[in-house]
Amino acid sequence: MKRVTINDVAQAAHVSKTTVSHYLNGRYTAMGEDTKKRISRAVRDLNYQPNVVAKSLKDKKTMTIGIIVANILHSFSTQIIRAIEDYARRVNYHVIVCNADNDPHKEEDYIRMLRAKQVDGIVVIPTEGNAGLFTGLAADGYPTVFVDRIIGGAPVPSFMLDNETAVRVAFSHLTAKGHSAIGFVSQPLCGITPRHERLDEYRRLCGKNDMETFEIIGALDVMESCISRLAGEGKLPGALIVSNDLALFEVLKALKRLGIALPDDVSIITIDDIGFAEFFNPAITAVAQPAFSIGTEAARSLFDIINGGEHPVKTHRFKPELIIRESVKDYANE
Amino acid sequence: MKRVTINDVAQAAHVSKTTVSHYLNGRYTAMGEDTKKRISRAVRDLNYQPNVVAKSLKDKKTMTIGIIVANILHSFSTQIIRAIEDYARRVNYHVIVCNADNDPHKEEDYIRMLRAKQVDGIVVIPTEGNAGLFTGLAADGYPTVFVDRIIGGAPVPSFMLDNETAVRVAFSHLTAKGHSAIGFVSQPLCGITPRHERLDEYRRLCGKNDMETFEIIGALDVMESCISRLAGEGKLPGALIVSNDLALFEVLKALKRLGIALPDDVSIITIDDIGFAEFFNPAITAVAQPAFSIGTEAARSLFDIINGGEHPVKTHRFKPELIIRESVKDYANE
DNA sequence: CCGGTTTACTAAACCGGTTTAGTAAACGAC
DNA sequence: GTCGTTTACTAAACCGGTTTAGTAAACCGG
Repeated sequence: MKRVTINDVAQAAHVSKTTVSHYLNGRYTAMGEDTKKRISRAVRDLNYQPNVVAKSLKDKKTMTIGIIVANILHSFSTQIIRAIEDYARRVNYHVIVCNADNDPHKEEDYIRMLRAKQVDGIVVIPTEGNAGLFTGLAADGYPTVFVDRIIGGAPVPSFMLDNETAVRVAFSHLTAKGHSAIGFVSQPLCGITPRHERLDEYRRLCGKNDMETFEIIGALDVMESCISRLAGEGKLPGALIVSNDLALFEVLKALKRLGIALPDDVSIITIDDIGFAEFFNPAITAVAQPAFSIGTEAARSLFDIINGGEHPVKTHRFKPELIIRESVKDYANE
Repeated sequence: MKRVTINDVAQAAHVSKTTVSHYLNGRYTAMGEDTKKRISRAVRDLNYQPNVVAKSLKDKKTMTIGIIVANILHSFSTQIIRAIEDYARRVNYHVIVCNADNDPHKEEDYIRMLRAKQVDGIVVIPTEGNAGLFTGLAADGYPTVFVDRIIGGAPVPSFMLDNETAVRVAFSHLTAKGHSAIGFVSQPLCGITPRHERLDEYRRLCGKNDMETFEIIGALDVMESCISRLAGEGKLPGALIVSNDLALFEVLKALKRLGIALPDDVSIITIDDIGFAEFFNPAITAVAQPAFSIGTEAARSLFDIINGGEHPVKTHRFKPELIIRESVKDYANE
């Protein structure tokens, strides 16, 4: 796999590598027809491909960005990545994808390596543990944007769902359908923004409506047994707001195993729509977040910053959309 | 964002950059204690991070690989990427992810750019259209492995499901349960290996068992209406082998819309297990492919090649696993 | 035909590391 | 005290591009 360099081309075309470089970059001012032809021939004959690494070194620009997600297996992350990769492609960039698994050490390691590789910018779904690291990135003026989360104190623009509205929409839908006992299912908060915001708004709404809160909060691997226990005690509320798709999986598993009928025994509304919701039996009513738009806007903002644009450090909120399907029983019009 | 270079460190420590380089690379033979301390101090004080691009240029090694999938939104691709990224991380590599959307031009473009960026190797879910390109890669000795598909004539190792066995397992399961009318649902073949292999084996089995073939083959956006039409004419066979998850989505949508009961009216078995199959109503019987193992082995092989190992150009087949759930009606033990 | 401009091209520096080849000083053996 | 070796370090080349600062030759007006 011998590599052809600009020197080889220069030699073959009997010109200096300066001239070849000029030719390749379209600086034709003052170049003889014959010279052009000879270079063009040499390039073709040798099948020359410029070495981008060398160019990057000189330019201090790699045309590559990094994206750090918790886990690419989550559909939200996948959509964000796809949106960003699409945008990147349009502006001739490549995307390095990293899975930090919500582990601050892995995350820090990735960020250090990405910077060492001189990527031009980073989009990250950040973990709380690295607040200092992110503040440092911002202080260095390293182009960075957050998605889905905010890290206290780190002055980095963030792109995320309007979680309060999402919960409010879900809650209103349930009350409109005559539900008065509404539970909330979530993974442990762990300093993760959307989990906090969603739970907080749920609590606020319960308080405002003089309703008891009913929180089912646990790791994915205990959620199923947790729900089973509650159901056994007859303590499951008539409606559940499920905070995300992963939690929904566990809830559906538990209900199926327990033979609890949906929506007759319990109604469900989920935040974060998921592919199969549409043809599930019953179809799952959801408050969808525009993951693709979030990713696209995050990318747009990152590239603006990379290209020298000044960007206000603000949190960009995206409106959710209620998709009414079949998993919420209507007690209001009975 | 001013970058600190090895020269800055050298100056601060009052040594040459050669010495700093030696120090950073652990070549301590012949280095005074005091010198070491001064360099170590300077590195810390200046918060020096080596520039990997410069190192890559010299080393002719970027510690980066590329992975080209059709579409990261497909769960198979996602799993492959995750497996490869995990492996890459362990050997200190990064992964550039590209979505070629089954478009040979996009694919070619990505491959050209990845090579220009000097990535050390590529794993790709290839499209038929670029057979020549891949043969060229192989001829250049560029480390490349395929996943999920084979391209005729390109001498590149490939890692994929044993599709024949997968279909045979599905077919046997259905016949064992007393099914005699078995249909096959697939997207158009388009030269895509697994689609071909699965359909071919289905046809072979029908022939061998003196059964009529019943092929429902169409693009995703017409599949639903296609199934509706057949159902309207009463021509839907009692059992369906669905060739992949995306097709399954469409089938389930159609059945739901038509009110066709699963598994009483029609039985379903799908190739390629999908997350929600377990708690779907009814739970979907599936022939699962070990996507994660496929990705891991592909990565292992690629890095072997990168590290100079000679690798036979062979197709590595992975065994499927039958997961019996509830979507196949048992007529045999009635 | 002289001086200035334009045309066509190139030598060398530069990006930030690694590596080769070498040097100066100290040390040790005879 | 001299020669060989070891110790501690460095100048310069190199990787493959881009860019700066030129130069030589042709051209051109007066």
